[in-house]
Amino acid sequence: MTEQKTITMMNESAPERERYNPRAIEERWAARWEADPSLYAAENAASSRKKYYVLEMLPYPSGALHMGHVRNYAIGDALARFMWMNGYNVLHPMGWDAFGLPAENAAIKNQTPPREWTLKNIAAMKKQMKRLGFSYDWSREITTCLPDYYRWNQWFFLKLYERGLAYRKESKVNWCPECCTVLANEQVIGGCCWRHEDTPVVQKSLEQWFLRTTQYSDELLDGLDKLTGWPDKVRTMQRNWIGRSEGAQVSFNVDGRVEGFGDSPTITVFTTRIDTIYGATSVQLAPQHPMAQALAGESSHLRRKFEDFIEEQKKAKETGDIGALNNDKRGVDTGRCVTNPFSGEKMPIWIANYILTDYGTGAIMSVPAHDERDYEFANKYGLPVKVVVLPRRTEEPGESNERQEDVLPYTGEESLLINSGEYSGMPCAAAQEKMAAAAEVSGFGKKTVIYRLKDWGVSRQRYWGTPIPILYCDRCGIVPVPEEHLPVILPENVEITQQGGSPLANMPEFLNAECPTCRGAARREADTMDTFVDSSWYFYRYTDPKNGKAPFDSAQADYFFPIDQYIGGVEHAILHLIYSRFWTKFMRDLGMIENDEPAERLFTQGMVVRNGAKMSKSKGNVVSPDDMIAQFGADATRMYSLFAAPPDRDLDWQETGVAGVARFLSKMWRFIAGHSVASATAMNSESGYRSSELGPEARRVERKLHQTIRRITTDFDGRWHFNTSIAALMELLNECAQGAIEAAPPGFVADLQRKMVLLIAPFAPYMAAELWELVGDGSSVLRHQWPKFDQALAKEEEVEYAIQVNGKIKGKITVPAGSLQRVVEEIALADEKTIIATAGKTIVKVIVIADRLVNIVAK
RNA sequence: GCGAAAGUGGCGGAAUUGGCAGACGCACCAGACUUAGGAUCUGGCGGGGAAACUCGUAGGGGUUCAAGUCCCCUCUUUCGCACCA
Repeated sequence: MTEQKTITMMNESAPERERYNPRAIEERWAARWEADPSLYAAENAASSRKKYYVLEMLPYPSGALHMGHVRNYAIGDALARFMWMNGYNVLHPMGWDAFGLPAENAAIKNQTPPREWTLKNIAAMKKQMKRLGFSYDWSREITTCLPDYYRWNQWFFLKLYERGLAYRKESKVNWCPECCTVLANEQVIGGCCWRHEDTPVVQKSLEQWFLRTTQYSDELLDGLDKLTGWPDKVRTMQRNWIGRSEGAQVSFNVDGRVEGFGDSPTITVFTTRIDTIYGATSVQLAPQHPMAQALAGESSHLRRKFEDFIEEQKKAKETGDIGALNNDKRGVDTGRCVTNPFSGEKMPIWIANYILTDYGTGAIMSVPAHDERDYEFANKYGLPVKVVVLPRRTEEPGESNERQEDVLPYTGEESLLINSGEYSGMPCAAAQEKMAAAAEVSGFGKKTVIYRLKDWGVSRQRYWGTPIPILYCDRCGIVPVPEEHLPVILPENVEITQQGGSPLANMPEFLNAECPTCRGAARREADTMDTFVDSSWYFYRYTDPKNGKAPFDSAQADYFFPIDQYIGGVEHAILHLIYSRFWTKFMRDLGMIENDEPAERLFTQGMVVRNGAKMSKSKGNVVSPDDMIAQFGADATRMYSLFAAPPDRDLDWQETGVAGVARFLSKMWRFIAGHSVASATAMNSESGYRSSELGPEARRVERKLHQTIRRITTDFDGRWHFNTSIAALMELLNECAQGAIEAAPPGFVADLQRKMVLLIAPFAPYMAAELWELVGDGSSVLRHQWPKFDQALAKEEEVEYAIQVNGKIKGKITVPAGSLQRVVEEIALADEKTIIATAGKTIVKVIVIADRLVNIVAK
């Protein structure tokens, strides 16, 4: 009903022109942009212009955009438009991270094939994006679930395999016996399957494919130092994830025989504090350490404890409640001993629940005097505490008469060794070097570096993913699919019956193949790739998306890379951003690209929340972008997402706030479209005018204009606080609104209006396009030069100084800009308020801060 | 537990290098116009006080002519890590 009304109004008399009708404007321009996609198309590497690559993380096609997407894309789009207006050849693409589990779940639920479901969602979301007016180069769109994309995943996999960076290894997975399938970690709830809440998940060993990310551990770590355009938070998270740790390995000989390990086998531990080895009073094994299993087999008492520990660890891991183990360190003495290779002392072997199986060697030497955990453990079980590092007294030597026990455990390294044989008296750091060297000479240890980063398991026992291009032949073993046979097509005529499971394993027509080497019968790999493979290199494909001979042409990638600005959520700080760095380094080593890192700068935007909570269906606080567009228009919706908070902070969505921005846009509309003087003169009047012929009111507007240009330009160049950019635009409009330009020369008004339109273009592209047709020069607003500010015109003519007496505001004075400090001081001292405030006191000092204040210190 | 970020009106937030706290917007209040409307315009809007003035940026202390901003302690919130040997 209201639609009818507003639309007819648009075509009515001139005054109706003053009414801002976002829907009509936006739909009209969306259709025009659709018809002419060249507007947002980047030129390729042959371009003579300087490139700028701005990228927002590609979405999973869930079916509908949420406000988090809108905010992410509004930030990127504002930047892209700004860079366009600054003359850059901007690459601003969009695509779809289209493989993944939800498509399989939807297939089960709705009986829709995953491909159909996914493509339908893509179409819906693409429509939303277009409606929002984002400046994407759709000619470069990529969809990862289509063969012309995923064939290159397969191609890369073959390259990785050739270079020994893809390998097969047995590994544990979560398996639901009811579903007969592997579960992702997120699908394990309380140790049970998410679909079968009473069925405990079992750990199953499967042969899986791994990518050797650890090959690049050091480079991935060191590269972080150079990524100064990335948030410190992300860099720290990645550093912790890679977790480089320098120390030493030491082997201890076990006294006697161990079943399955022979006589006097060795237990190897990893330690970062080999200097404290004289203080070791036991060796501790993880419950799943191979020797622990053998030792536990020796008594039923041990066996029982041991199984408890394994059970606990597993449970803690599954429920994610690792903290529970923290408070309850427990262990059991195996009754067996090792010999300390340095001191020759005998030390008991314990099995303890808190020793990690998959870190280091799964075994440690326990030094209670110099390690928090070992100290706690030793106290609980009455193990000896042997001090071998002189605890450093924090107080002056004279005052410190506290006993050594009071400062234990002492974990510092800036001290000297004691009770350590020939190493006594040595500083810790020096001893670490000497002892590791001595261990190496004697053959029972060496200096080692270990990492927490593990190789990347990429096998998924799922359907909706890239088939791994490998064949298994009884005669030839593992045979990679020859490059010319790619792509290995993911069959589409499948029925997904098992819940979540891959039907590929049950499809003879897919599985059975000919061995390319011996022509005999071979079986295809039925697993598909982790979807993080798709997103590890997708941004390179944008530079050459239609290439049928290679993932991309190097010349295109070298021109556009690195990405100048990557924008996305912080939830991808680790996995996606490490995998894609790994992939970049691998491609560089293949000679495909020149850059070492994918992105020069990374920006992580805050979440969109409502009523203090993240928007989610379960909380019922979701706001749909479509509703916002229908009510307020795309421009207002986008602009509000930039105005309500700085982009790096969380944003609290308030509909009244969107209405406020819509109100501003409406005023802007009236000021420009409704101002007949300007629109009539715009076409035939040059923007030329003289600043000197302006009256004081127009002069004030002109000054504000230049201040606004300066504000927005510096916000883009620097800290991206678009909230203040938009606030500045509002101030500018407020300055204009009060009849200030009624009597101004038309040339000035035309110039003012044009610049205002240019200034809103990055934030409200629809309105800018529409108004530019009224007041512009016939060009595209997107390609028009961003306005420049003039420092001289931006400068205030008069400056207000606050007068403080002893730091308290007492009055104000106004002086011409640029007045000498001496003059300002004189005026301030002569001011009536100053005289009253300083009466009876002596003026000790006067401080003048240019253009700000005068502080008079009086006693 | 460790680490990081943050804490400013009724609300979202400004204050870029220590220099007038509260820009801009929302909500609210009053008024104007009125085809009585969730439109538009004008004005007000941190607390106390009639006013002069005074208090005020989580709390406490400090440095400084001057502190939201720097330093120390405490509290709260969010995020990350969580036995990494």
